[in-house]
Amino acid sequence: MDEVSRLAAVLRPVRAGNAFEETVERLLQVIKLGLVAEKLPPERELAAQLGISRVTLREAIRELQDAGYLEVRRGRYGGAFLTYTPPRPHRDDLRRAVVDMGTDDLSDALTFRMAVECGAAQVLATTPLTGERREALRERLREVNSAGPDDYRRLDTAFHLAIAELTGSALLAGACADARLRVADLLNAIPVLQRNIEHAAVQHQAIVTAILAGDPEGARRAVAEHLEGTAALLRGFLT
Amino acid sequence: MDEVSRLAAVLRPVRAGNAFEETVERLLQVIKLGLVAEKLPPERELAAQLGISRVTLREAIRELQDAGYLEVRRGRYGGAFLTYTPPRPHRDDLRRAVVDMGTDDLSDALTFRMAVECGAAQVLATTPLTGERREALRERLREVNSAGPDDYRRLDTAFHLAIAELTGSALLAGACADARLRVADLLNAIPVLQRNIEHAAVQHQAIVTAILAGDPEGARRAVAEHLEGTAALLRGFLT
DNA sequence: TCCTATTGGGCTAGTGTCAGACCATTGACG
DNA sequence: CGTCAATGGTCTGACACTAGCCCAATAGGA
Repeated sequence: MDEVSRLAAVLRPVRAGNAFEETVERLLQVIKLGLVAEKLPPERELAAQLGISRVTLREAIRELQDAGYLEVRRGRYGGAFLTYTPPRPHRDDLRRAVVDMGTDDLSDALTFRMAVECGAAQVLATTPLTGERREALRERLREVNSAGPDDYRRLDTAFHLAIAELTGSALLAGACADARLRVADLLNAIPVLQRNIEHAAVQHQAIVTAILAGDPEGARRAVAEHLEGTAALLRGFLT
Repeated sequence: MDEVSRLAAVLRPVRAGNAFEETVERLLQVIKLGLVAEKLPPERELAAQLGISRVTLREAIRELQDAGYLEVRRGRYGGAFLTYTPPRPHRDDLRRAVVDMGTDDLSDALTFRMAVECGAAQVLATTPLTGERREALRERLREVNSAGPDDYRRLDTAFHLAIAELTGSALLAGACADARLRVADLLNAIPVLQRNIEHAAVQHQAIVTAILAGDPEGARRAVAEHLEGTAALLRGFLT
C-alpha cells in the first residue's frame, strides 16, 4: 500500500481498447443479456448513443453478423435483427467459462458485483420512493417471478439493474450493468433449474420487501445472501 | 422502466471524450488528490500505464504546465514536478463549485459514492484479512488521524481508497477512485476545520473497528453515516 | 573533466476515427 | 402500382492518435 499501489487505481489505461473492439463488446453484451428483443436501433441512432461514428459501428455490426449473432436487412423496416438464442448449457461449459476468465478476473468481478449491487440496494432503501417507482420495482419482481426458463436470465438481469436505475444515479446504474456484464458468460453457463428459480424468488421478494420498507440493513443483507449463492458456486470451480 | 430506459445504462457512450481531454482530467485528479508527492513518473512509463502515446501525454502535460500545475525539467533526474498547492478555500467557493457541477451530476456522484464506498466496506468486513492487511488499514487510519489541515484531504482520500483496494478488486478500487474524483473539487472547497477533523476521526475509527471485527452491517452503517454528513452539507447548496 | 544513463523534445509515416454527404433497397400506404 | 420515408451501403477529406526513431539537456560518477 505504498504510493505506487495507491496510484494503480487512478493511473489505469485511459481507454480499454480501440473504439471498434469496445463497440463489439458492448453490442455483444446487449445481445447476450437480452436487453433488446428483436433488432438493434437504427445505425444512426445507435452510433449517436454510443458516441462513435457510423463507420465504426458498422464494422462492429459486420463482425457480429459474421459471428452469427445478427442478420442485417436493408430498406425501410430493415435493420440488424437478432438471430442469437442463448444455448442450453452443457456439462463442463461452466468449468470452461470459469477457466477462460481466469482466477483473478473472476474474483475481481464477483467482489465488484457484490459491492455495487449491495450498495445500490442500500441506497435505494434509504431513498424516499414515489408510488410510481415502488410499482416499477414490484412489476420487475412480478416479471421475473413469472418467467419461464428461457426468459429467466433476461428478466433476472432486468430486475437487478432496475434496483440500480431506480436510485436515479446513472453512474451507479452503469457500474451495476458493468458488473453484471462481467459475469454474464458465467451465468449463462449455469443451467437454470426450477429449484433455483424458486429459491431466487424468495430472495428477490426479501430484497423488494426490505427496500420498500426503507430498511437499508435488510436490503443490503438480502442482496448479499442472494449473490453469495452464485458467487460460492462459481468460486467452487477455482479450487 | 421500459426497454429503452433499461438500455440507457448499457448503450452509453463507448468513450468519454478524446484521449487528450481524458488524460488531462486524469492527471489533474492525480495532482489534486495528492496521490503523487513530488513529480510524475517518466513520460514513457506514464504513457504506457495510461495506455496512450507519448505525444498525447505530452500534450496533456503541456496543458497542465500552462495552467500552472506542473513544472517540467529536462535531463537526467528531470521530469514533471508538481507546483500545485491546494488553495485555502474562500467563502462562496463551495457554492460556486456546487453550482458549476450541476444539480443532477452532484446528486448522481453522491449517490454513486455512497453506494460503492458502503459496498467496499461491507465486502472488506466480510473478507478474512491477513495480519499484513489489517495493519495496512490501521496504518492509514493513524496517518489520517495525525494529519494537519494541509495534509488532511490527501490522507483522508488515501484512507477511503485503501478500504476499496484492500478488497483486492481492481474494479472496485477503480470505482471508488472514480467516485472520489467526482466530488474532489467540492471537497477541496470545504474548509477543513479542526472540529470536523475530530468528528471524522471518530467515524473513521468506527469504520476500521467494524471492518476488523468482521461486522459488515456495522461497517456499512459507519461508512453511510460518515458520508451522509458531507453529502448533506453539499446537498444543502442545491436549495 | 569527460562519459553516460536518464529524461524531456521533436519528427514522420501510418493507421484509426470521424462527420457528412450521397447512393441503394425495401415495404407500407395512398 | 407508383411514391416515399426509413433504413442500410459507400465514399471522401480531415483530424486524432500511435509507434518508433533520433536529438538535446542534464547531473552524477568514473
